[in-house]
Amino acid sequence: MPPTRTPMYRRIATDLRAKIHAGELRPGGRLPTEPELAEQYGVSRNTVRLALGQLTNEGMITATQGRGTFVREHVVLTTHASTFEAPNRPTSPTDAYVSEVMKAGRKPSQDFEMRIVEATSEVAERLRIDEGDAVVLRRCLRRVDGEGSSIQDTYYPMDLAQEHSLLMGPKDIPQGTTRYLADGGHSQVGYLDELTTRMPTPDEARFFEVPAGVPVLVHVRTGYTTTRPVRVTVTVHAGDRNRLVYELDDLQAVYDGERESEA
Amino acid sequence: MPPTRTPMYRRIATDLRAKIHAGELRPGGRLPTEPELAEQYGVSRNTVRLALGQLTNEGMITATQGRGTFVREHVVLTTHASTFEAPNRPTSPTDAYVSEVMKAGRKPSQDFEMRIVEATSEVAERLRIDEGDAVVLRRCLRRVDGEGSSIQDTYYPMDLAQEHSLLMGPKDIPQGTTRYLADGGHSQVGYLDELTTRMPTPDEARFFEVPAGVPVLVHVRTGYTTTRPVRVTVTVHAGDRNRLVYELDDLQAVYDGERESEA
DNA sequence: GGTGATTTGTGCGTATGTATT
DNA sequence: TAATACATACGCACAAATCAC
Repeated sequence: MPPTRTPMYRRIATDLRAKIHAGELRPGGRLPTEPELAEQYGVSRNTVRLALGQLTNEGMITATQGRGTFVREHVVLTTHASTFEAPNRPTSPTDAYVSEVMKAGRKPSQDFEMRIVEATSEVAERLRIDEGDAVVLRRCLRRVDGEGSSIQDTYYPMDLAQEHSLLMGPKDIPQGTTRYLADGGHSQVGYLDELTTRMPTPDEARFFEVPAGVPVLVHVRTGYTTTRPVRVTVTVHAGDRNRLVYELDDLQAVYDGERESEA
Repeated sequence: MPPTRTPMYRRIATDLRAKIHAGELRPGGRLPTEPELAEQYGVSRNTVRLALGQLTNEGMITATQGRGTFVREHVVLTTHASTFEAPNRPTSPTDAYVSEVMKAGRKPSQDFEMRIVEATSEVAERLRIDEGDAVVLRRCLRRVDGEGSSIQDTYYPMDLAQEHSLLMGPKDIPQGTTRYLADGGHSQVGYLDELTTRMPTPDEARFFEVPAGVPVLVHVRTGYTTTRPVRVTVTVHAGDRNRLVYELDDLQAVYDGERESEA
């Protein structure tokens, strides 16, 4: 451990980080200007910028040209991943999303788009088709209070989409795609969720309007009927604005427990 | 949109990013040196460093003093979140983790630690106790092939821990804590998982040995008996080395479907 | 509505330290 | 040891966005 031989810009970053955690600099509050910090710490403006860059990359602060540098504050939107598609509910994931957001007192909005594309290896593997095969892509861009919140891409095998013509349209399906497919004989009885995280691509960063230092949460859901995968949904969430929740119970045990406590 | 007025360092970043995606620069491969890039693009070395900094923050490249700058390559380790604690399985999460890693042909190792700490508001809310109340913290640092992979902190309410003395020891519990608690009359029948992502703290970055630009996946699991929450587990995964998987079925529908296909 | 001051963004040059080869 | 390569740090200048007057 090098106690004395720590670079200045890191010491400054550590100091500012501590001040933020201690509440000396409050969320939404403004930091001293770069020249001010430079003088306070007795370093050049460049060195201050290195320190601020560290904190920016940690998602702790955000700087705006002409305004200043501020401590980030973020409100999180919760998504209930395990109840979204309860088989017996008539609500679509879309509606579930909208109501979820409104329940939080925020204003949701979404754009739809439909395209036919070639399956990437990721999609092909999960749908058990060949890479390059045509698939129907339904994209949904979701915003909360005007800010980009998530990008959802759902891929359907071509044969399924042709059977279910609404999938081929660039519009929302009122009763929800899961229900729509179920009514057509392709009832989704299970799914596999894969969760990873990474930094946003430049495109994603633009949509989410995140300055840097905010990762994305990638949620890949593969939906199955009893015989085959019927869709792959890739949802990219702006990391600091979203929380994904799974609620899982051993229903039998819960029931037994309730019976016991009644007795 | 400013097509021509894009800063040089971003254009360079975009160019290098494209070359990496196109396979012109392969994972593990080395980029030209900073002075070389500076000459190629006709800019100063400082500007090249700004561009490389962008890619570093996106987790695409990593630079090492004296060696050079390389395209990152990462292998992912999959964790099956929904099967880890299937009520009827005798395996502990720990053992499940170890076997999972070994199945992937890698070498797992873990360190245990036990402390009594004051509950933070996050932990207190989930355990339905007061902030500052004493809780037992069992920490497990997990490594794969020597590299930090995840940090797992499990918090137990004090009364529960006193009833179950093994929890108070700094050692692994062979049959698994879930089973151990169940045997003592506190059978976990359900859990709530919360998933978010953020950039690592400096401490986490040191443990994971990630150079920067790699986010962490935060997994908070609150386990319940039929009457109360019995534990909160916070697992922090190195983002680019881990994938979390949930497998969920409507068992009744699956059974019905199988019966149909038999008929 | 406009002007100037403030503040961050972009980019240059230079020098020296430190780890690797 | 020497050369190479990235890390840290200084200085300067001007651009662009914002804000107060």
